Amino acid sequence: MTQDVDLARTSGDDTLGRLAADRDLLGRAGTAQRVAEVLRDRIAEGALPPGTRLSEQALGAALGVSRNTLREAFRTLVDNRLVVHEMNRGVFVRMLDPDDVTDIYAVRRALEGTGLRAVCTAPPERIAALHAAVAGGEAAAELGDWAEVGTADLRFHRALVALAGSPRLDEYMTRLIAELRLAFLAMPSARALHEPFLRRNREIVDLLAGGDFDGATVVLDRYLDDACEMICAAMRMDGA
Amino acid sequence: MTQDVDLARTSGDDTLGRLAADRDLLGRAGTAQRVAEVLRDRIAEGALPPGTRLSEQALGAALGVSRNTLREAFRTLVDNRLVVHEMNRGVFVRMLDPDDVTDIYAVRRALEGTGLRAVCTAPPERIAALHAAVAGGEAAAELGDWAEVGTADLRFHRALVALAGSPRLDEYMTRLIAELRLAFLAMPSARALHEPFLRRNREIVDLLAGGDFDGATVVLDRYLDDACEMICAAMRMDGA
DNA sequence: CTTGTGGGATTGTTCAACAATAGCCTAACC
DNA sequence: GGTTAGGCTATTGTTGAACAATCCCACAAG
Repeated sequence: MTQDVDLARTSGDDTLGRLAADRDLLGRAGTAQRVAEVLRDRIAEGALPPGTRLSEQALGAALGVSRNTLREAFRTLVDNRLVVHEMNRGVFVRMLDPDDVTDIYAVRRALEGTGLRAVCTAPPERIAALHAAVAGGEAAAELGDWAEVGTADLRFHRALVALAGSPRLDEYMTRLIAELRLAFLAMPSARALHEPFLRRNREIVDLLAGGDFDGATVVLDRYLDDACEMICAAMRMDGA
Repeated sequence: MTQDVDLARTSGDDTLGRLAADRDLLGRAGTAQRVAEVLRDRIAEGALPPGTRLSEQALGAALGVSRNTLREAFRTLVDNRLVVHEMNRGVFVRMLDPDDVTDIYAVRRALEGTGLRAVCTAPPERIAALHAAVAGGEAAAELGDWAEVGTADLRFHRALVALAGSPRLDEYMTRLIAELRLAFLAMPSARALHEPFLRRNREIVDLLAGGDFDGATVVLDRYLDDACEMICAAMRMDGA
């Protein structure tokens, strides 16, 4: 039935490479890592709001894992800054203050600015991803799907960083966005949060397409300043 | 004997703030965290060279901690990219390849460039730290203490990033340097690694003092390009 | 209103156990 | 000869229970 061929030699296509990429998607992850991912998702979607105490006993029972495994998962979440660990008190979903948000946006300026400066050396498919993200956001806005507008916005800015072609910068950005979601949760509506910035993203890609890098940088910096200020204002409102 | 005053109200000086800063220095760390720090140090100094397998039983016995605690420490080291975890095989001290080094230096360009651009808004004591690090490196070179030249060099570049005033960028840089030490271990001599760059650091601070930011950026980029190429060349030599 | 003082719950850490897996060795086989 | 199959051993993955240390809270005393 099956042909007796040597897979490693005959693959003119990149079958092996693609298989290897799938490896980590399936089973290949330990329990602790999967628990960390579940908690990451639940925190991001607001099911575990900032300030929530993550009881080892309760969570362990709910997820069906032992306390030791759970504690391993906590370690990675602490390193991701999604939870804080207070000695002999437990771990809590992180609560961001305006200083945190300000610093996060300072890092975004550094990361996204680096991507922007690398646009002239970036491969065309990365530029295309930029345009696709903006178009996706506009289409979602047309439909009134403001949650999708938000993810498209973040996809755009992640694609901006990806222009630099650095795996580590990409990971910084991914983690930064996960952290930023903690602040988004404090915002009243997804529409008010993302709609004002649709136009800015369009402006940036258009300026880039026209070769006006300095203009794009100015718009990007204004975007980040305004977004930061908007979130900080909402946080001060909410806290008082 | 003691005056009966309310500490919280009467502190014209910032006694409370300084006390709070001391809190984390004292005992306030769990076993796992301390174990992670010990392993970090041993890896940085080369006592646990890249590729070394970190046996849970052997390390646990040596450090006098249980396997569970050790595994918690491993998680943070994995997140710091100092070790790699292979499922059902164990954790190994990370081995960097030239691609890793290239990416690390790409991130350094982004981080240190960000600091450099922020020099005009940085407080004077941060500028002073810059000059102090360069002077310290030159003094150590005078004495032939090449290890100290190396730490002064890293102190200078960390101070460069600190100009941006961002805690997160500072932490990125700290972790990046810890990772970079894995590559330094492959270099034959500390002198060959650091001596050529003493002059560049001096150039950078002098150009900055003169207000020539673009010139400083050029020298910095050349520094990073050359250092990266030097290390990659040594790695290719060593690997073959 | 502040200062002890229990009691109860939770975390910090260890230990022992078992299942699952990787690595190695041997033997059989074409 | 080289390759494949099977089995053994050491190590990791994960769990459960145990105990000490610590924090929180309620309550009493000054």
